[in-house]
Amino acid sequence: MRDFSRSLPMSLLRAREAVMRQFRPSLRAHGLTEQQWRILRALAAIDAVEVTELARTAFLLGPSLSRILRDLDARNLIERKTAKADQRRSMVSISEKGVKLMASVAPSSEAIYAEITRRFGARKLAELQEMLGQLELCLASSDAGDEITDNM
Amino acid sequence: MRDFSRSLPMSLLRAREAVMRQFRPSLRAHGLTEQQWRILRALAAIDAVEVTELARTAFLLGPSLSRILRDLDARNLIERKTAKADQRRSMVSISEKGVKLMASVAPSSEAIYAEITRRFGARKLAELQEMLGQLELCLASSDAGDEITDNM
DNA sequence: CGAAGATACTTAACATGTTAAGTGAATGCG
DNA sequence: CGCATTCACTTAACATGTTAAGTATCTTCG
Repeated sequence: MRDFSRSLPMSLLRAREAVMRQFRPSLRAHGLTEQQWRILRALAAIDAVEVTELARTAFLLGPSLSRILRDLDARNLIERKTAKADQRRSMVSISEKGVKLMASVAPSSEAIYAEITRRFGARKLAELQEMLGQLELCLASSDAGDEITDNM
Repeated sequence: MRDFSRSLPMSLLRAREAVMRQFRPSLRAHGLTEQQWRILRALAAIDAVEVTELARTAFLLGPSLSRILRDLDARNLIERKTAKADQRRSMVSISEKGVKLMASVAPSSEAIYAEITRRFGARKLAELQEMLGQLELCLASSDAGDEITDNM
């Protein structure tokens, strides 16, 4: 069997960890985890979203998101209110305090990203992301175990 | 600020999740998590290793590994014994039962990997892994925040 | 209308990620 | 030798990943 340290899952895991290791100290200094930061960034780009849509955007599972939103709400970094039309839906938005926190983190975050880009090369980075996107696409909505059946 | 869904960390996260989604059902059917499988695979390749070395190989943090080894030991999938020369060190090896479990999981695991390779293309896969390795290397042992100082 | 089903989210339970602190054993050095 | 330091690992505490079950609301259709 293949040397598993050279397998695709391990390559992806190590690469991502190498990248995140750069960001974590800065986020931690601001009292944020990687996932909390993802949520704030997703919220900053829009006015308000439903929880399900936010989960899709921030790439978090529902249960994780529920817990994190509870925490962010308790810290007054976000605001929530149930939708008028559908009482099941909860609309989430970033608060004033959340915006300020983002503003304080963004500079170092941007700097770190720029440094990574500089080291790896902007062109290569674009190529890498293109390939990652293709990989994701070619595995989308189908298990490699059972074939795609587009006629059922 | 950059659309964070197109950032490198998110690209890597989504790509890895797309890949792991293929494997998880099979592993789960055999009562193994991704991390437990990594450990068994790492152990299968060698005779016995220290915990610290195993953590490096399986790319797990010490505390996670401690817990998982406790569990795998309770399930008799591995064996442990303290080193003679140094009582601090614990030597870990895969058990007979562990080897059998691996043998029962390996076929479907191999098949899934082969299918991923077929879909994405063997050449592209090699290129992708090459780039991931370079990325990892160019970020190794240094924070993108503070420059490398190789003269201290 | 009203019961069955679907939907949006939350809770629960267990496994791992992550950092800090703890424990016991080896090492270095005066 | 003896004691401070280092080392290998474990435990603790909290946050998230993952699957299953639960809750409230909405929709559908007889």
